[in-house]
Amino acid sequence: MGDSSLTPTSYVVLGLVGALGSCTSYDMKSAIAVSIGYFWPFPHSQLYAEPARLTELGLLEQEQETTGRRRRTYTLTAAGRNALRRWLAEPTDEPTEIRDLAILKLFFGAQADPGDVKGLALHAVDAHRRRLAEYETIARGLDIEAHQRTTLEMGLRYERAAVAFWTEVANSE
Amino acid sequence: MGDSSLTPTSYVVLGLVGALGSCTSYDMKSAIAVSIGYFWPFPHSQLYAEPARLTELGLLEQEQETTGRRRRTYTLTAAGRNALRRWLAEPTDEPTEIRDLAILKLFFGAQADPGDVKGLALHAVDAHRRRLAEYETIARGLDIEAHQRTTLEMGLRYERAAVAFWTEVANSE
DNA sequence: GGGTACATGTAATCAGTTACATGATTTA
DNA sequence: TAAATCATGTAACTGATTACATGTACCC
Repeated sequence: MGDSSLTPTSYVVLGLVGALGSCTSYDMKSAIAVSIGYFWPFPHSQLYAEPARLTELGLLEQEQETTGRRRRTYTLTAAGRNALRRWLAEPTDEPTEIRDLAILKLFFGAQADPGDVKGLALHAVDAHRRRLAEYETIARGLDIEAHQRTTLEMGLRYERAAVAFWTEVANSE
Repeated sequence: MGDSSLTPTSYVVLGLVGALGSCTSYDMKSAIAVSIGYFWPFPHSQLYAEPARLTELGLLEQEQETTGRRRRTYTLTAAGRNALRRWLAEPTDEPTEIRDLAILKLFFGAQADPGDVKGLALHAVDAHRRRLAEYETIARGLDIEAHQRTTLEMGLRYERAAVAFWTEVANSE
């Protein structure tokens, strides 16, 4: 069982610190911005608050510069690495949440004015095409770790499916 | 522009009251449980709190039974219907969020113990198959409004893609 | 050396979640 | 009529968001 006082945010922080060896909050922010943050955004303020909490809990170790930016660098403790491992070992029953305002609006389409749903769909096609292009750019990079590349593959498939879906919706309205 | 004091929850409530003509919080809960709640869950407590707020704002009208369960029935006001229409008319730039703990764990797969990712994938295949079956059951229903059926279609596609994806992940681990 | 973007944080607020609690209806 | 479950809410907490604030490095 995962510790119930730890949220997904906690594990993302632990996972990033583990993956990067040691890092600052800003490093986490940068890493998230081009990877998992596309699926699940974490505002940077949490990436400052959460490591502090995890340090309290003994899962991270903190070292602060005494000069210049006085930035804090975090490392996993043994307890932190164990917590992460246990979490990774345990499959999840939490179903996927797909939070998409466009889908929400589509759902209530019967109450929209004529043409609104079509406009919504066209806009969505465009948005998903752009995101697909971003993913393809990232995928062209050579230095991506295998599992991260697999994650990205899921994103690519989702975006392709979304482009196809919204195109059909636009055509049928 | 949508009113910035209104959250997605607000619009779901407005949309449901509009779609159902008039309803109680429990009616909303029931409707969500078999539809949009699969993508974007709203805990029932919010479906009691939010209509109260919207009534304050003049977007809903409330009528309460004086006997029995004393339940509150809500109806859209003209202002409420307008707010909903304006929201529906405006396409969104908010990108889709796909919150999935399994994807998060996959992303950090390099730090997992051998076999963990495979276990995760097999579990996910199963979970997505089950959800796919639920969607197919709902889709068999004859009384679904067209846009709601389209929304469901997106769900079906997502689940099929997820089953395929996680099957491949399981096989490659 | 002044502007701009990068980097690092804090504070206040609030939506959302979890937990609690109880009344009403149905069914065995 | 007792148990179970359906239905309707409230309360407390807190993670997350938004907004604020400032320091540092780089570039023209």
